[in-house]
Amino acid sequence: MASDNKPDQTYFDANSDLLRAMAHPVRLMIMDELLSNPRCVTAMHEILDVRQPNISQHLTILKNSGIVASDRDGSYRCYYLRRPGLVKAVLETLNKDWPEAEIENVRGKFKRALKKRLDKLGK
Amino acid sequence: MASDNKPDQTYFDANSDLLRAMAHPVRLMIMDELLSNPRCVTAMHEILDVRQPNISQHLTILKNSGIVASDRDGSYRCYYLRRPGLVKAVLETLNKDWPEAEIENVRGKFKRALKKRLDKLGK
DNA sequence: ATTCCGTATTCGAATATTTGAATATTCTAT
DNA sequence: ATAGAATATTCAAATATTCGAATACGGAAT
Repeated sequence: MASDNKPDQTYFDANSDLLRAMAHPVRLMIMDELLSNPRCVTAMHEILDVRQPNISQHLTILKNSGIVASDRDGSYRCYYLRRPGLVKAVLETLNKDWPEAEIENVRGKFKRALKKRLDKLGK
Repeated sequence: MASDNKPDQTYFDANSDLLRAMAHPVRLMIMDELLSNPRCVTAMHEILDVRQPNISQHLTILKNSGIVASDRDGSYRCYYLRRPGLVKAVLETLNKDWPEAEIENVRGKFKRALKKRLDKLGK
């Protein structure tokens, strides 16, 4: 057989590419946020307190690994998870190592930042 | 409150550290192998076809992130998963993206390498 | 004590990742 | 067409990762 070459290479390489794309604090925050709602870049920029170009850079990485995709929404670009099941499964597995309180704390911080953003937009 | 500082930093940083430790083809192979059996370094070196010092280097990374631990077994050092549940959950999630055949192919290759090793040891 | 076998560490070079700053691009509305 | 807002890209510097080669370490048997 000619094609018996390196089947595993593909398999483990692809999986490690996927994990590597997820393995960054900011990208984890992005995925965590997208798990509950699609979001535009500016919203993530403000909610997560990370500079806009950097958010875009991380989104590009997530996009290139097939984790997110985006649609235009007026003058915004709305990002969403392309494989929510996969992301949810991985994040929930990681969550098992943490007390509920810590996670709530994080989500709470994001929620407050979001509220602040919405208030600002409302005016 | 004084401790409201950066609770999330800890949370996302720790999770990204964990994912980063898993996000390498060789380390995925190691974890996949350890999921079925504890193994010593030389066995992994031969089964996975990776140089021994490199195996040790990757094992150190996995050890430092709390994913594996080891016990002495005669003159061997036997590594095993410290959080098999976590590893199993993550690897199985990744597996969902792949056809059964591909995975069997990989496992088959390892099994043949193991058999070769056992034969050699038997003589 | 020496030798051998299994394992770990160190070091350096190559490569990859991350980020800010500056700058483009692309809509939308005027 | 121009302005302004939202998003993307480029570049460079700092940092981190990876891996081979060489070497060191540790236990067991001679």
